[in-house]
Amino acid sequence: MAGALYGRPRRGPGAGGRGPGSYNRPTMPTPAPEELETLRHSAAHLMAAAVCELFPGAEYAIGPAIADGFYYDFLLPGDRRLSAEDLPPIEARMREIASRRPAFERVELGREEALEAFRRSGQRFKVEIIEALPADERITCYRTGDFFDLCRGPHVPDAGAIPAFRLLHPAGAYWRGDERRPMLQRIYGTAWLTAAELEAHLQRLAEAERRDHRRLGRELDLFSTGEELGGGLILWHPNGAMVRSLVEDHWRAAHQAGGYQLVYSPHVAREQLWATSTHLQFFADDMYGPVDVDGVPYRLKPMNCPFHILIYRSRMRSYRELPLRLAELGTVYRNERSGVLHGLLRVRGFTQDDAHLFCTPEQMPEEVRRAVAFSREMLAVFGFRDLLVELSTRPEKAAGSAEQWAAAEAVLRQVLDTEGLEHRLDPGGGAFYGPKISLYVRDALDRPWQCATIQFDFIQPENFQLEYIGADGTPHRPLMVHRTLLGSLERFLGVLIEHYAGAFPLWLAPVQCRLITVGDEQLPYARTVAERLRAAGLRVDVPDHPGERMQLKIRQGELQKIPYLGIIGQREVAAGSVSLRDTRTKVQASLAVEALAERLRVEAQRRG
RNA sequence: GCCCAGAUAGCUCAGUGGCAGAGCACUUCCUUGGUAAGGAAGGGGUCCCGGGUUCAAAUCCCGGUCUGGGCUCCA
Repeated sequence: MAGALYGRPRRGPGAGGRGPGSYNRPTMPTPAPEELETLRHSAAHLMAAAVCELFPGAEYAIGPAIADGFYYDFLLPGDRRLSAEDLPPIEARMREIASRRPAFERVELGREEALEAFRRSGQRFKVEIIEALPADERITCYRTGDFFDLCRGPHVPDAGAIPAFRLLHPAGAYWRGDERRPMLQRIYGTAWLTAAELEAHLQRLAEAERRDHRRLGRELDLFSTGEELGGGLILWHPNGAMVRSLVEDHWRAAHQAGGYQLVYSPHVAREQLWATSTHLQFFADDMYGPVDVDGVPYRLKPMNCPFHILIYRSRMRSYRELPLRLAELGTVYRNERSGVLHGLLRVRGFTQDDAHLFCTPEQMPEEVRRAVAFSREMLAVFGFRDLLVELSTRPEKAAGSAEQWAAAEAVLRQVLDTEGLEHRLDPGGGAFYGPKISLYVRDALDRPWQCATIQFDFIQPENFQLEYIGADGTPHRPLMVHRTLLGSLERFLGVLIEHYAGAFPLWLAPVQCRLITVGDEQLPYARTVAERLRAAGLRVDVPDHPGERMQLKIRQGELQKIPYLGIIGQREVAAGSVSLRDTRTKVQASLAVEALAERLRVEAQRRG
């Protein structure tokens, strides 16, 4: 049960409620400087002013500055919905208003006065906001031309002082984020101090689009999804399966070297097991319905922990065999709501790189420290060294005693100190069964992604009555920690694809070197070179469609982001060499076959 | 789940009541070429699925599925 967050994309720390795409595509967590924030908030006002002019009677809700931009939520007359075509006229009206340079005029009102003003203009959301403010709070409003809004400020001097902005896209958003309340029309925009910065930001958005793992997944023939298959399910094609299996091979080897024992567990289990683990009680909405097996209900597994617990409990355990570390690449199924599915990043069937640590209380600090250090090593292999760390503490509703929580949180804090990791607090963000550490990687575009979580669990050892016999000969209850390093393989591969923009480092490339002949006569030689390289453990292919021109094959190799292309013509056959083209640097070099094999073999060893 | 948008050849997309299209890809033939697209011909369609309106539906209407942008949920 713990570890339910495994495999789910989460906002990066500090990215809460951020701009476009913040949920699945978290943006930079660093707060915008105040100047930009003011500018963006003023741009939101300007947009609201334009919307109110174009849609008389529009009600406006909230319009904050967010990372990289701003938004404003509206309820339009006649419950009008917005589509992308509505944006250009709104943006045009904004520019028109801005050209008149109306000032942002600050107005202070008494509470009753303000309530009266917004009641009169039919702004029920503003009335609700004011009613929720403390009675003694001074109410400030800003007037911009005809647009009057409740607002703390500050603002730029006038609406002409917003140098560069662009509306991006409309979206639906519930009032106060509550799905029982009205659905409002949100418009996202971005605003910057200079046109150059705006342009750079739009370039970044285009770059993120270019790196979209769904696009690259199709272009590089890595994986597919589809209507016939069903939402949230992934088919791994040979290229993607190769990358995944390389990641898995590394993962298994590292775990075996790191004192873990690998296990396997089935995809379904009797419903009664999920009752014991209390998943049926607390996680039922995410689980698929029962399957009848000889009159007994079974369920697809949403998590691996009950299985690992059964392995632990399969016989009497002595303190001498603790800590016990059981690890599995375990495929789980969760009934994610259709609207949240997203490529590889949010799916219904995924493989967690899961492990459960069972240990004595005395062993716990060292176990957690090892897990954190192990996570860092694992992520560094993929080039992720700059991590964001978050410590999630006791929520309001929590199982376990206050002492248990305090002790566990102290252990986590101590470990972060020992490891020299600066962290950010996520107060009340722990699961109800225990606190956790989350590690976020930052990808090539500096976007944070939650990968590793290390999470205490106070209740499963109770649910399953786990025991070990201590040195004193009496039974004790072990402590249990869930941990994952990559999150889920699906999501991690999605992150890797975007991080590398599809150009995998040599050790992960599905094809490491393609041998391209200038004419068909060189094919036999090319095949012997391929065999030599394969003998060195390299993944090599030789396209042999007769009559295909070298230029075309080079282009295809470039588009497929194959790291090395080896060109072979008469000269190379005569010299026993290969003309090597590095598709990343475009550098060309002529190498003897043995030198080529050695060079690629050495590079393919490199990680991180 | 909710709001909005979309679904037409393997891919990217045009077509908006009246003969189903383009580029790329694919097949065949010609071309044997030295570092990012040689030429020609050809094949390829349940216009997402189901229902309705109409003389006639890819096109209009209703329902569903999937996809995308958001929101929400996230033990």
